[in-house]
Amino acid sequence: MKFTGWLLDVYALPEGYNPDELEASSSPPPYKGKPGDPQDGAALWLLDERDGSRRRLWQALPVTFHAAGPAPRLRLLWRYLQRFPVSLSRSERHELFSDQPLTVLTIQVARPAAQPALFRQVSQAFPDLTYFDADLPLSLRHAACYGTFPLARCRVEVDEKGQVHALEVLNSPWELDPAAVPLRVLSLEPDVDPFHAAPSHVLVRTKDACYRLSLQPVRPLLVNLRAILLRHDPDLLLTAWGDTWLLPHLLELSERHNLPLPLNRDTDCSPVYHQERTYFAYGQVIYRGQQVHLFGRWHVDGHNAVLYHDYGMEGIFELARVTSLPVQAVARLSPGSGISAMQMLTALREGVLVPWHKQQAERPKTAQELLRADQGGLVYQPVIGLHRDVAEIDFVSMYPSIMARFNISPETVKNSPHPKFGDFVPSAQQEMEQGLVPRTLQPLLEKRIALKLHLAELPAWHPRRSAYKARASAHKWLLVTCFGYLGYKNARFGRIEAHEAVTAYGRETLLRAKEAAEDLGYNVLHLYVDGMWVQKQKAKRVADFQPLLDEIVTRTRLPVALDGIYRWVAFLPSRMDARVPVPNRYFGVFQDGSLKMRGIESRRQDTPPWIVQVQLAMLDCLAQATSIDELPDCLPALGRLLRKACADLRLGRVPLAGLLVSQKLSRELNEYSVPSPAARAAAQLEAAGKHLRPGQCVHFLCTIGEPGVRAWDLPDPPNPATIDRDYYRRLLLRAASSVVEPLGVKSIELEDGSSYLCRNGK
DNA sequence: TACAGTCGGGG
DNA sequence: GTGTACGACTGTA
Repeated sequence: MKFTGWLLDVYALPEGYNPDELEASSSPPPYKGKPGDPQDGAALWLLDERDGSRRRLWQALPVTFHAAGPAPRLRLLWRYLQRFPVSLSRSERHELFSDQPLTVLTIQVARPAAQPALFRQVSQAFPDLTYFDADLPLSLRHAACYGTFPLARCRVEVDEKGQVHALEVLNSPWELDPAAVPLRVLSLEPDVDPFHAAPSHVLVRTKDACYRLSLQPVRPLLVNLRAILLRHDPDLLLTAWGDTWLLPHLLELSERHNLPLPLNRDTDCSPVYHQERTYFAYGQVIYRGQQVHLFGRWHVDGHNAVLYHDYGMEGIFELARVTSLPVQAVARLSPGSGISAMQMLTALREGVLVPWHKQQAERPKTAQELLRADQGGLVYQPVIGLHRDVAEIDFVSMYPSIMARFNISPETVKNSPHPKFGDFVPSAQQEMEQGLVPRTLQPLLEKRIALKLHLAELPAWHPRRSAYKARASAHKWLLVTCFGYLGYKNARFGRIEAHEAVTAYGRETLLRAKEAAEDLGYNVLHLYVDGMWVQKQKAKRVADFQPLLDEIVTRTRLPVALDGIYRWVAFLPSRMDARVPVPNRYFGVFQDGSLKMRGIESRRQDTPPWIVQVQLAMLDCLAQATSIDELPDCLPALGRLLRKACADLRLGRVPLAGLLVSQKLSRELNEYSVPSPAARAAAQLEAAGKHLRPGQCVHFLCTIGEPGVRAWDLPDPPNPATIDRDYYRRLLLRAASSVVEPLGVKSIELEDGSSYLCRNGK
């Protein structure tokens, strides 16, 4: 039988599904394999295009990995492996960093689910050997063999037992407009945040129905939910707190009451829990709650999905398509692992060995490493104050573009301790075969640019805009993290010299852009890593800056874009010292009236929402002015806004939720030498039995007296009388002064609760 | 004034 | 199933 459908998922049935056949360690069962047993391959879920049925198929997918090392040790490993159900061979393979082929012992396992355990065992018995292709997600192996990716349109040939004998992919992840897949979505969420209060109901929504099920009594809840799941049979279960509360809770109820709840579509396995964890990345501690993964159906928890708020399901599907990682995995992964997966896929397809990703323990940097500390991006000190006729010009995806344009990849950079722009002869670099990283990046860069072009052509009201935006945004994150991965010592394809080469090119590029601007008579106000602020008298239109854009492209050979022309832009001074500019504290209004701001209070995650609201209202007021000359006329209105806000605060008219500070815990509570306000709030929660891990957020109010804070998620409601109004007033004035500072307002004075703005100290 | 702790930033 | 380094800023002693 042949049919066409969309590929939803590829996985190995989990270990333990048929345990008597999986343990190869003690007594080696002679492995024969039973034709027709899905365990001996990968399970594939397809959405049949003809009748919309969801089918679980299976396909043989032998898994191959390699070991390299001294010949005697490899012979020993050969002998060791003979008691396992594997086939062994010797082969020559290509390693990324070496021109010489490498002799490896190739180990093939017929049963994908058994490979991780086998590899664990082998690597423990032979820790001195080097391993390749040993720890790859199954979906990547499938993608490398067949060109598949989640939601790919596939034509399959299947026998009556559901075994796939041929598979052909009919589309590409690089298509701009993939046909919509008729997925069924069911959303499931508790009526309140379960960490703040005890939920009483679950809200269930499908495309055309909505139910409100009471959590008590349990029996009808489970029976109804079961009926809804069976009737609707969703492909995607979209939940709120489903990972951290709802699904574990429901599964526990189902277990306790012995009432089955078919959250999985694949009846051969049970949902799998992934432990919560805390790790260090992006210069901070990150907490990832526990996860519940389903089989035959995706579960995505909007509160536990990375960047879900940025790009939603559309972005998650896009990430899955281009990375070939399963939908459930990409939803919770950082984009760093997405780009890493793409590099592995490139390597797999081209027969380049993928090094095993050992969990290396953190070691302190040596003095030498500290000395060579990467110089990073070029940052200037802006000209403090308010400016007119300014355009912001940004390089488009600067670092990835540099990698692609100048062919910077771990295996192409020279082994130079301090690479600078001059060290590289661009033509020589480009004459080398295109490196693995640029090869991986090229189609991503092209697709992102195509998406943005498409977006620019669509009118604002167009219904497809949001999907394009989400997808462009997902691509942006892949590109951004790609650069970081080059310099990350634990990355499989990372190399610090490549990282430094990229930043060196970046600095040189920006300097060339600055020279171009100055040569053409523009005044350069500021430079920041990949952006430039230039000024020219009376320049108000795109055409006034087009010659400069063209010149920059000619001189740097990298794409630039006009981010916008400002009606006015203000670069703020340091709060510590008003004479010192800071590189990333500014705001301005573009000619279309839209605001751009960086570094001020509203951009900070820990600023209370009410303060953000007032500051944005003040900025909005400034955005109403059509020119820089009208800005002083806004002062009275700003004063009114501020006085109103002060009065609201004094009279208790500000909802408490608006005063919440949210901060992240950076360590365990007993590790604080000086407990921060966040730590003191967390201690209150701890006392109430709610333990927070490092990386989790604490929400708290600032209160009078000791300990000065009051955690939000405590059982009883906070007392409004204890709010530290004076503290919030200081926060408010601080945020307000950021806005009015460029207008020459040097101080904000308050008399018996009313405030007025003093210009130039008067 | 020193130091410990927190956040940004890419669109 | 993982980015890093660093500077600005605030709160506290």
